[in-house]
Amino acid sequence: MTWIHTISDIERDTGIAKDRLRVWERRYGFPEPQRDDTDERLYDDAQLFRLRLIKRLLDLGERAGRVVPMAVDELQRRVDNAVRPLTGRVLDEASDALLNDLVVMIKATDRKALHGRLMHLISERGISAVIERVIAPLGARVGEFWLSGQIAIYQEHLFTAVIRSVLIQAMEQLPLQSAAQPPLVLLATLGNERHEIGLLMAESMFAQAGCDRLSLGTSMPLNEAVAACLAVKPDIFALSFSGQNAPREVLSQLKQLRGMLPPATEVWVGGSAVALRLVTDIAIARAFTSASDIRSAIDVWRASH
Amino acid sequence: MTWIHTISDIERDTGIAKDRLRVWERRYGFPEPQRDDTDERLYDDAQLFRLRLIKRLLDLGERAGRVVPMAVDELQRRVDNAVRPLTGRVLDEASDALLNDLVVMIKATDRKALHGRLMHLISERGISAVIERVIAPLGARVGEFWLSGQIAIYQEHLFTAVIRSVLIQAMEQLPLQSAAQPPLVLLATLGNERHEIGLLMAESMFAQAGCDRLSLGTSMPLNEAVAACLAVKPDIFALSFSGQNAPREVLSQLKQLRGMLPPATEVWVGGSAVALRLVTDIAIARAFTSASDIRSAIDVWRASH
DNA sequence: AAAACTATCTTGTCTTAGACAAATCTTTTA
DNA sequence: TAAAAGATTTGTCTAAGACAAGATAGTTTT
Repeated sequence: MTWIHTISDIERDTGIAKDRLRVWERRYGFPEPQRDDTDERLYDDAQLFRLRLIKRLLDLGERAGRVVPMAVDELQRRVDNAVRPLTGRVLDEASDALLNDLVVMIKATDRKALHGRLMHLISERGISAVIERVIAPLGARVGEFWLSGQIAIYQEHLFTAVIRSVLIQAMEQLPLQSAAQPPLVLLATLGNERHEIGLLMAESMFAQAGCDRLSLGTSMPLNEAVAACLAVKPDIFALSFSGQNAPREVLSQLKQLRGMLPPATEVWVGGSAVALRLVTDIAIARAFTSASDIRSAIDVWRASH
Repeated sequence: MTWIHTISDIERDTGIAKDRLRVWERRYGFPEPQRDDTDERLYDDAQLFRLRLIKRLLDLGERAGRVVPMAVDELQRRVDNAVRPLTGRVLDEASDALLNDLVVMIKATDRKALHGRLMHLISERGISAVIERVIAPLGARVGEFWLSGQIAIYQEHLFTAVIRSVLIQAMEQLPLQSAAQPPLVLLATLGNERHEIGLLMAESMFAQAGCDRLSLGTSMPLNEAVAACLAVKPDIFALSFSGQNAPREVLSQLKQLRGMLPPATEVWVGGSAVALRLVTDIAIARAFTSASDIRSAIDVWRASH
């Protein structure tokens, strides 16, 4: 089935504003949608797909004039090149087979099997090992499958729902005495970052390290995040970014944030390596590319307080 | 401190699209913002506040031509009148005092006290009584205080974070054997409904009734919600709406939903009474205005399956 | 009276093309 | 090599007009 989309649909699905779509059409000749009987734009699936690729490359720092007129296969090639070095970490055969199993469950929307398998893995290997070697790479695969259209949005939502449930349950099962020690960690995602899984993984790691924690949830406006942080006065403000964020945007937000927070509050960020490559200045924020680093960083923090 | 806002700020803060703001200015003479040196609109705080009131009345079903030109105090009066009969249920003195206590904690951003007090109440009175007599009315008060500017957005976020943590903890503490029985309930909020508390309260009630449940989280696009529902095949699809939704919009979404789901899947909706007044047709959805009704409805469901 | 149909009005969103500032890239100068 | 200056790119704002879907009011029928 092929669908037809209005300019509002495209704005919602790609995050590209209507004005921007019109000006691209005027300047670069793409997208050039059909018109209905009252001259309103009607986009097709191919245009939507191409616009998704374009948006992805723009978020990675390319410029509109370069990528908007580009052919689909060229766009696809560039996206693959940009993503490969991040997703394609070398995995042993067993891990790879496990991930494939889990992806099959997601595609079959078999939430019970997924939930059961993950809980079993956690009881076997511990929460932090499962986060690092299973849930995080699984999340990356799901993200890629979603981009390439092999997984529907609702399947990603279900995946998120299952992971949320698994991690919350696992956190509650941790030894009780470890639930309220310093440092106090405030967690959030900024802007229109809706990816909850990264946040939950981070929260789980802090929980396992016995930290007192409070999650503000996803999509906090920057101003509000700062206000909340000033009110709660946490020792650490932990932020999660997914690969969908434009690296420049991330860096700019972090700089603003750092300027508005008291120096005593440390800013820790985790998530997709794409966005975090730019965060090289320790004075702005401490970047984590691996979940297990959080554990040792907490130990260091405790030793120095 | 008084602030100045661009048209984009206003769009973000009120949810009124730029085009709509411009056409109101053209047609009704409000808002008539200052201009900067390049003729771009600059709105002030008073205009923002008035626009918030206008948006609220529009969501309640008023028409733009009537309310946009209205003076602030008139707008305020109408909003109060519309909201009073819903919030102002008669409360005994003790309950009122308790709520006041809790509101004070929120205003002081004393999350520990709030968390502790609520957990204590739950262990004393049980989860469903606390939801119905404390958390639900507290949520309504917080919403009203937010509208009138007495509570900042970040305080509302913190409130949500605390409630989330409390309810999840309370759910985990329920007897284990009651965690996986039919009916299977799928939960979500539709559209851009971001209010998580209603969803959590509903989930808690289902949890307490021993239902197998899966929450998709907030802000599911209608199409995706339907797709998820067809994949999971729940017995009940439970939706939560806050008072911020336009009643007409709610009804229209429910009708669409009902048409796309198999008849075997029941649709249950809960939340602000404003939105649910319109849902009188049982064939479309079963509306809940009180949390405790869920419990007995589940009993009825079980008896008939 | 209640229900059904029609006509008028309301209102949000789309359209056009032009303008400009902030950000980024390129070149020149110190 | 680094900083300053200049050129380009690019997103977002502006205007007024058009139109369709929705809401209201008026008319006719049951």
